[in-house]
Amino acid sequence: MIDDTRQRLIDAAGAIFAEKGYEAASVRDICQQASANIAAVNYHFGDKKSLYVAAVRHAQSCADSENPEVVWPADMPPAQRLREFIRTMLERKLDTSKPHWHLGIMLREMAHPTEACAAVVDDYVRPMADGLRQILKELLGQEFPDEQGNLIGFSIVGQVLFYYIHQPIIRLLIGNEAYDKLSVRMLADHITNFSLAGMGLGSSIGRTGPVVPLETGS
Amino acid sequence: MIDDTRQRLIDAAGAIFAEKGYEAASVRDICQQASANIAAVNYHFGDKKSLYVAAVRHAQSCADSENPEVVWPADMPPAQRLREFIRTMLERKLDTSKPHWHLGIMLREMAHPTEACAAVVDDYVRPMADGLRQILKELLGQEFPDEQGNLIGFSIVGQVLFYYIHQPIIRLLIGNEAYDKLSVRMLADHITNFSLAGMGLGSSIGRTGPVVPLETGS
DNA sequence: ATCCAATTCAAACAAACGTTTGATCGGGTT
DNA sequence: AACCCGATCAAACGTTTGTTTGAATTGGAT
Repeated sequence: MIDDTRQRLIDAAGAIFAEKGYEAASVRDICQQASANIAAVNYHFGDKKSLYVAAVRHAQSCADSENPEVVWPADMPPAQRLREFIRTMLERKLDTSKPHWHLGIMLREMAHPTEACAAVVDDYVRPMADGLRQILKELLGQEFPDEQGNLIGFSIVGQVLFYYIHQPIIRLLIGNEAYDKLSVRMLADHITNFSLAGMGLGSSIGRTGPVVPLETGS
Repeated sequence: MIDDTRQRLIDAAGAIFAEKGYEAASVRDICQQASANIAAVNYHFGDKKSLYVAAVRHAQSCADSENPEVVWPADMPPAQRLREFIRTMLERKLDTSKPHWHLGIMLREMAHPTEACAAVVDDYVRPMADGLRQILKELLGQEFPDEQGNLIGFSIVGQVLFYYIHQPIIRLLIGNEAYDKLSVRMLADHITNFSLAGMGLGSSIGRTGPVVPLETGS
């Protein structure tokens, strides 16, 4: 309806920004892909940079709507919640069917941040981090220091994001056929088991019950 | 000596490319920082892209020379070799004194690869991966499958690179003062202990403190 | 001193960029 | 009908981009 071209501009901009980056993406390409006039971006957004942050914010809201809440059924044991957290995060990237530029533009922003970075952190990263921290609290007990929780969270998220950020490197390193054999479930299981063991919670693959807060000895 | 400006151009180009990326870096800025004429880049390299790949290759050779071998004394136990591997990899980035654009331009290339990507993988990434794989072989024995070795290696490297790639995000997430308190040794110890435990090698030699909770072992 | 090739320089090149302009269109309202 | 206002359009704006040009400069060999 009204503001139809505005939405088309945001969609086209997100795809092209995610693919080429901010500088390499030209307003003319975006407008052509959106079937809009060159002046449309300035009329609707003011300038190129505002269009970019609009695209980033749209990617955020899309990610939020697709991921209605970072919380799962409260009765799900924390180890399984961690597995679901990791699997969901992985699924957004290896799913080649979806346009998937929503995550792409945000990861590009996270890797080489611009002024839209703070908004991304507030609206997208921090809720994720809080959700993960809650899982870790239930896994390890309430009494571990915040900085230790940060380190463990970074270790988990670092493993997940590695497969997205460095996907081309991995393909070159192990070959395309070996990479295509990697499945979301296999990666999620490995990262989950690796991380649970890394936290000292043994290989609790089938472990569903409440986890005792880490016996200190042995 | 001769080709002095050529080397100055490579240095300036590497720094600016690493900071702004390929498209955003202008030839004029590079030449000004190198105290060279605007036409110098075309005279010595032909065009901007050739200067870029020259800067990437130079960063590779620098990284190789600074890291004479990925091997350590053969009598060093593998767990400690892993700790040194992680610590060395971390040190290259958190050391704010050095120009440090060598790693920066290569990580930027790895995150958003161009045509210089394959050369980076062959000359820099693959030796690193082989060195890590050798350590893992000695840690876990020879009989684990290759693909599992890849997964474990990716888990380790993913944790390390996370602190470089997403440094601005971490600063925004936990605050600058909390980030500045992170030391290379603390991070290396955490990642090493986390990964050793993740591999099922729980309390191993060289252990400076329990994984969780952290008692500041050092 | 003279020559020559390599290098540096200021100036200009065409192309592409983001942005602005002013006319034109289309539907509501008076 | 006339009016108006938001939206779209082709065209041009001034700037910056990478690149090229041709003269000036350098330093060593003859």
